Amino acid sequence: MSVVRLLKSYNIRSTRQRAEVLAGVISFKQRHFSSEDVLSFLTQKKRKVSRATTFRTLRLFSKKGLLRSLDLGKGWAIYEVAVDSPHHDHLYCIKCGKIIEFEEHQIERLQDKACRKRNFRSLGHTLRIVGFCRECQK
Amino acid sequence: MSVVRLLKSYNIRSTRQRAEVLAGVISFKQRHFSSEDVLSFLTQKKRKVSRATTFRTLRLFSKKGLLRSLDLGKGWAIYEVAVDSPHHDHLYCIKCGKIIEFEEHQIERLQDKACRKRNFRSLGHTLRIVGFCRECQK
DNA sequence: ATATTATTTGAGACTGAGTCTCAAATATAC
DNA sequence: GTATATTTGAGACTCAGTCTCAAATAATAT
Ligand SMILES: [Mn+2]
Ligand SMILES: [Mn+2]
Ligand SMILES: [Zn+2]
Ligand SMILES: [Zn+2]
Repeated sequence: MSVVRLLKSYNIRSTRQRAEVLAGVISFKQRHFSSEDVLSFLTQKKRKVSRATTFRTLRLFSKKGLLRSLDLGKGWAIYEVAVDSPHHDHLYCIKCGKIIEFEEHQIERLQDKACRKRNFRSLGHTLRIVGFCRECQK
Repeated sequence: MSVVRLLKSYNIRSTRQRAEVLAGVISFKQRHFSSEDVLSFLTQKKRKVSRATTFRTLRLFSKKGLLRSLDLGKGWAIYEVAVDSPHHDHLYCIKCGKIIEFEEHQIERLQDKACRKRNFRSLGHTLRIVGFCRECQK
């Protein structure tokens, strides 16, 4: 699907800048990226999108469900494309920075149960496990 | 135990400022507090501890295991006293700000299992569930 | 197509939690 | 006590992210 149509299907008005940002993040090799990654990519590719608009756009895309904003404890937001990507959790290697996605249905089920037990209505959750990946333990 | 002895038992050199900060956070009614909460408390109580030292001290206490630093997605750190308080996770009500602590052995076990399966050596994890508490659903 | 109206953009100032610097003060070791 | 090592405070600084507001662009009406 073209980025313009993708934007429209998410109820986002299409502009040149938004299309540039979306095309950029879709073309990324790295699944997880920061605002600065997007900015420097656009600069390098000579796609003129201002700093303010880039941040605004990432925020808008996250609100509309095109992106997902993660907090990996780096002190700034990390994004991932949420299109065709269901919820999952993350392992974060503090040595090499690798991010491993995982999903465990049982954990999700027990979380729901924990909420029910406490009369808490969950809107979402974040589970982040930090440590050393396979390679970084050697 | 006196705050001075508590500091020493955690291998932290005792100074007037550190004792003030520790006495402050122990006396807090609210279990979870921000750096600014500590600063304004000290100011109000006429305990002179500079901004730099307050931040430094909260960081030091967290490193030494006296406090625990949480990320509840507010954009700044939230602390809790870690003395006599084992690891647990948090439910965070986005309406009233209430923080509910919980622990589910089964979830912890499954997390360990998920790490083992992926050859990941965990150093710790953060599980935060956001939503509405019992009162805020009405 | 043109005019009208609503939304978006860019430059750069601003915010605010947290850090850094470095000389002075204080704690510890001798 | 003196010497040495650590800590403190004032305030400058950092940096991801936000805000302002006039100009530009997009959507809508005619
Ligand atoms: Mn992911
Ligand atoms: Mn807690
Ligand atoms: Zn690694
Ligand atoms: Zn509530």
